[in-house]
Amino acid sequence: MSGAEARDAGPIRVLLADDQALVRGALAALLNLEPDIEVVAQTGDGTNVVALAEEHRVDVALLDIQMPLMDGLVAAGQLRSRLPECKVLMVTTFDRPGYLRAAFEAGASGFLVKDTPSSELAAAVRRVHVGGRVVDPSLAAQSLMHGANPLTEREREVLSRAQSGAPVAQIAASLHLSAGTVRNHLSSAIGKTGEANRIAAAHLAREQGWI
Amino acid sequence: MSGAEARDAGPIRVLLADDQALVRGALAALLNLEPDIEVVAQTGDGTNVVALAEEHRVDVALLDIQMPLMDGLVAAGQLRSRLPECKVLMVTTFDRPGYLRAAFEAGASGFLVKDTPSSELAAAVRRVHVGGRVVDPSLAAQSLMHGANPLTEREREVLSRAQSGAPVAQIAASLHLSAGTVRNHLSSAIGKTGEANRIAAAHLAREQGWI
DNA sequence: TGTCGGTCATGACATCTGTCATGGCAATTT
DNA sequence: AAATTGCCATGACAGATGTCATGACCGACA
Repeated sequence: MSGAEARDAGPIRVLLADDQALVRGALAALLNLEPDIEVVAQTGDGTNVVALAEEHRVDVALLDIQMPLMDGLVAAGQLRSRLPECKVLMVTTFDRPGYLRAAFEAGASGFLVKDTPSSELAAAVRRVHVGGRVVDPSLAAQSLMHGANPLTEREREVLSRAQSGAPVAQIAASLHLSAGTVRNHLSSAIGKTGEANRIAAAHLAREQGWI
Repeated sequence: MSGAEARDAGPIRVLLADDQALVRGALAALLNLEPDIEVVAQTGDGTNVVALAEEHRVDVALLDIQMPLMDGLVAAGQLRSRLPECKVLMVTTFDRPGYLRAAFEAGASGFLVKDTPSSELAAAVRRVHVGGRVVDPSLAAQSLMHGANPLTEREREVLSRAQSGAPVAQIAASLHLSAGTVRNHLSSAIGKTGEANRIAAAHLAREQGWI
């Protein structure tokens, strides 16, 4: 009980990271309605999460996964290694099972999708603050069904670049590989996903949170 | 002046429509901080916007474009024809110039993207309430540059189905066309977008709000 | 030590894709 | 009435894509 009580002096100090300013401001308004919660820092990208968390002695960081420059998952990893006392609650738009797994591997204490009722947000913040875990129930079931990411590092890289319609030659050049190798990786990824071509494979991989 | 003054008795009555409950609740919290604004109704899809607006005598409807079941644009059109007194302020995640055009064609009085500062939301609501227009400045410039959608109906249909990786044969079957015709439409769309293949063309078309 | 998985590469093959020329049909515009 | 535009279709061609067999290198693991 000593660990939790050391932080009981004031309200829970929260950092908000979300790339959409309007949503970020609105979430701050929502959390500031709670007497025991105070939003002490906000940012639109992941690169300065650690610095802000240190500076403002943050208890709980609310991180969106989708952010420019630096991904919320990467930011979560840095935060956990540099400020182990600071808990991480991930929030995301998309209910992709792969994200949940990735979030916990990055050291997050909780995971919410953005269509959770807003009344539950404050409770989730309090729960992770005292050392508990929060898992979005709609995702928990799915997550247990789906296994881990079947794609290798290279397959993910190649598939990511294929998403936007880049031809094999371009992908090969950007990765310093031969065209044949790229086609092999693509073929392998297509096989693993059970789809018919690179585009459908990339879609499935994105839905699953594999890329 | 009589029309506007008839509504001056109480606070501005706002309806919120956004498919993400967390964001919806947060926006409500943000707007309810303003003494002259009151969120009187919320919904997660477009189908009951008109009914709710009638029931709660809504002054301003804040509609997200991306919603399941019924698109915010369609809801805006219905609202304007059934309740002309109720102003519409569209909010969207994506800064696609085509959306801005579509929004004003649907009768919206304002258009904001979700990365505008949250402090401007209340001002935008007040502005449309008194009959003004609100246009996101970052989009206004783009919108004037880009002309209307250059794609024909068929090209849009074909390109939409090509997005997810469906092969020509499947697209042809689903539209009851010959494979050759589908390839012609795709080729034409690729030419108009200036891209190298169907995937890149579909990406551009989505960014522009053409499909 | 041997085996296995991931990476990289080549060559060959069948199939898919993008382009072009050409033509017919209907609706609209001039 | 003639021209234009969108839509549908066919056939032919070059190039891109997906598959497969094969081989090499490396690190991990039993």
